[in-house]
Amino acid sequence: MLFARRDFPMFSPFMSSSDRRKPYPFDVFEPQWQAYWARNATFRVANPGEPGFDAARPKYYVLDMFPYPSGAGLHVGHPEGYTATDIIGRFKRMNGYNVLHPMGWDSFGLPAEQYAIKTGQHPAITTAQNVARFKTQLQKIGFGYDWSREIATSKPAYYKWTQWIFLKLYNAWFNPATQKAEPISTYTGPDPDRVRLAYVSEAPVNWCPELGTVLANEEVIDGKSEVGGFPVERRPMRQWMLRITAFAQRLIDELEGLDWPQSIKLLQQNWIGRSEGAEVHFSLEGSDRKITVFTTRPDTLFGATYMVLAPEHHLVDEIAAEDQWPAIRDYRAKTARKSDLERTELAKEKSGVFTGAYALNPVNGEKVPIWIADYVLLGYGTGAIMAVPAHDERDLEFARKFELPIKLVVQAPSKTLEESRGFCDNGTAVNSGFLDGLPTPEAKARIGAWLEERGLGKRTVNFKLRDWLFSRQRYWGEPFPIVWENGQHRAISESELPLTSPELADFKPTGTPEPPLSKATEWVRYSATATRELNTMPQWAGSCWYYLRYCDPANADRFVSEEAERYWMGGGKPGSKPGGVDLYVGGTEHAVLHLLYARFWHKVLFDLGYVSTPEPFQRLVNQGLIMGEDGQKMSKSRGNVVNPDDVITDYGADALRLYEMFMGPLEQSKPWSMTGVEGVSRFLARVWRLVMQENQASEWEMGPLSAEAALDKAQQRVIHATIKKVGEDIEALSFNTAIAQMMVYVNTFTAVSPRPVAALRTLLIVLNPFAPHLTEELWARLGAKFGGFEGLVADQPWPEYDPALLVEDEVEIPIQVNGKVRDRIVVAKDADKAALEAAALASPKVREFTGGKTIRKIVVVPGKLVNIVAA
RNA sequence: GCCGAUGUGGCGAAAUGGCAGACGCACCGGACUUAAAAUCCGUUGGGAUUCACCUCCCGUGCCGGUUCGAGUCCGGCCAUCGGCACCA
Repeated sequence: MLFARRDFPMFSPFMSSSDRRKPYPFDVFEPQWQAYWARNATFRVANPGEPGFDAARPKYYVLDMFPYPSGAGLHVGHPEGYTATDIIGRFKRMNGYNVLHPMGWDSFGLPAEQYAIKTGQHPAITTAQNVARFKTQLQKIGFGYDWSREIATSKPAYYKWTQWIFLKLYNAWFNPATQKAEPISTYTGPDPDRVRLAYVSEAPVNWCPELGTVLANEEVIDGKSEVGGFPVERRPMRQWMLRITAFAQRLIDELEGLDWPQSIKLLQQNWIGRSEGAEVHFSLEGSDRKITVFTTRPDTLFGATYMVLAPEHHLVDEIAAEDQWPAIRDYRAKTARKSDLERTELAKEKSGVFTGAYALNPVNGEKVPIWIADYVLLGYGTGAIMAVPAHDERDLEFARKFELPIKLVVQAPSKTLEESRGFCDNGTAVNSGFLDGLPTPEAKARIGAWLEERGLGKRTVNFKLRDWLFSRQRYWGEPFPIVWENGQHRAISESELPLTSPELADFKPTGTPEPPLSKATEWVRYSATATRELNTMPQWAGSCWYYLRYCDPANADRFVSEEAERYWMGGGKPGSKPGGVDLYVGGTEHAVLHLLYARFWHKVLFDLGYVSTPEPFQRLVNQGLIMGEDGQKMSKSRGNVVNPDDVITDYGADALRLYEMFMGPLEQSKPWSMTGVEGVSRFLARVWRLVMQENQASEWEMGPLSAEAALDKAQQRVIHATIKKVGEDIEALSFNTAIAQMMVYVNTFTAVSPRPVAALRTLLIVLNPFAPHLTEELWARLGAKFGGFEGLVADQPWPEYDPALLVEDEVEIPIQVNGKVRDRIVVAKDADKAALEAAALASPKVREFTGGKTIRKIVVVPGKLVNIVAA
């Protein structure tokens, strides 16, 4: 290993005098170590079957949410999660794991394209520039990524497989009998196009005129686009959809086994929005048509006094009375014109129009009027409701406004019937015929059975989740591997992949629903009779499976080899954990977007036998937001954005890393503080000066060190307590307390001269995952003079601690009287109860407080405290 | 409205039900220096009392409970932040 030393940075250029102001010469050695790691591919990890692969080691897959390479460059929020995973990755490496820790670029999609439009350059060029910039920035922080696995979703070699997965979706259906995705060939029904997981639908979609594209429900927030915050309106368009709703139940059920934050699980659960209830058929007066409604409260059927259809409901055309048509037409037009934003803003005031038609309540034959109102949504349930104004807030509001009858059918516990008006919880059925006297849950069961027996309805489950609108009218995205002929779509063959985007000088959105790809007249024509699909896939497509590609990024024959997938994703071992990425760190903003979409795709691939685990991400951790120094969210307009490059220039990469971790718990949001950065920078300088000192010529030279110095008990205790605590804290992702412990360590040995080399050695190892540059530099310098510093710190095994050295011979025990500390005594660490009790009672101060009182009880916790209860 | 998270010094924060405030920032004092910066050492939750380094009282958003003992557990509120929001 010695011959390799020549290669080490410490032997290259000297510091110039202008560097003397730096607390330690990080600006010299940090870039040198980064170059060293890159040159030697230090963090490269071999796949099974490759040279250098060590099958004896366990695997650990630690993943970051890869960034959009936007024009703005990195901000300090990125390195927070990235530093956490880097520490874990380096730590696991030192503990003998094969660590997969990759990085790549989510380089397709709106942000990249908008930046390109803004700067007037082709997105391929701006994306390449942005990627180069992001990569430089990340490398300046010294992350131990295996850069040989770098991927970019916008590269044909990558998106070939995104398109390939789309074809798998297109050629699959969800078999309700098996509750699994299966090849479309197992479908025996009449029209396969009606059950494909990727299908075309003509439906009202979220159209954003400003962005010139449609958006998924998940991308619309408060009626505005998630990107840019532009208004979104509904308009019917022909679009590609993915049948994520088929997996709704499994997406809920299979959350259970995941080690995810409870809040994210709930967010997904609520977004999927399962609700149990019943469908009830109402027959129409004077017609043989039926209206089917969905309700979660079939037990209130006797209280249904009117019905409401969504304004767009197709039955309206058939049932509306002649004289009501003008009003209905008018109301429908008004509803259609409203954007989602207006519709939610006006949510307070109920509106609607009577259709002139009546339905018959199946339970008692009563005539109930049928209205239309925009508070009933076409897309949920059946687009029709039975209104029970007595026990539903919205129905009550509506009934009051339009003076519709209100019939009380549920009595609230310990209230009169009249007081039960507007009561929406569980109570007792009244005025409900054969349901009278039943508590709500039993009434629900009874009426459900009753309806089913008579064919008047059935118990059913509904989800809020909608199918995923999967096409975008953009240039910078994956083209669909689909062609159209005679109004019919069909897949192109896998051998034609990747289907690359056409070269386009003008790639801007057309401003109409016509996608920009329509401008590529040559490309569009597939054959004499067939044309290509013009839409592109959304941003999320590439990020739905990138974690799989990292396992085998250069594979030209398969999206990931079976062997690599099984090894890194870790499934298939009976009795083991469910498998998947071992640790995934990222922000909460993807709770119902990327994280839901990726789970969906993964399940499809799992069902079809392409991956070995049902879930992609075993353990998920959300890092908190980093706020500006003013406590506000960082934003350009507020001028409180911190650029990591500046921090590195002034304090170094190690200080940036350390501060990001020392700020507070990873999951919490917290404000940035430059004086805080200075604090950790001072700490790192103290570590530097444990080894180095400045001579008269202001040059750094080795300080007084001793290889022989014996460590006293207190020093040994600090060393071993630190090994223990830092190791445990890293596992628990409590990086801030790990750093605090290392500060204690450094404070202890700052006071010691000459410095015991053994203590320095251990410190460099435990500090290495946090401050890799500084520790490698000092390690190399110590290695030039002392033994035991061979190779890289990063390659050292994590030290073991000796529990025997952790315990003190004597401990100070607080003595409480009635729960208040009155004295402290020093006793042997293993003093037993009797000895402690005697010592406590002997204390003069204790006597002072117990004098004249009766001692009722003495609580003794050996090694902890004594509490005397006196009265 | 519903769901979730969070409330501890001047600030970021620590505390298996067992000495509240580790560690860092800031502040103040001391050493070194012609001086400053840097560095090193030390004080710092609030209040009362004292010549004092002694001693006492109060203190983890608020109210109550469990316990020998509560920042931590239980019940009820309040505030801030985040998500969902006419989902029948």
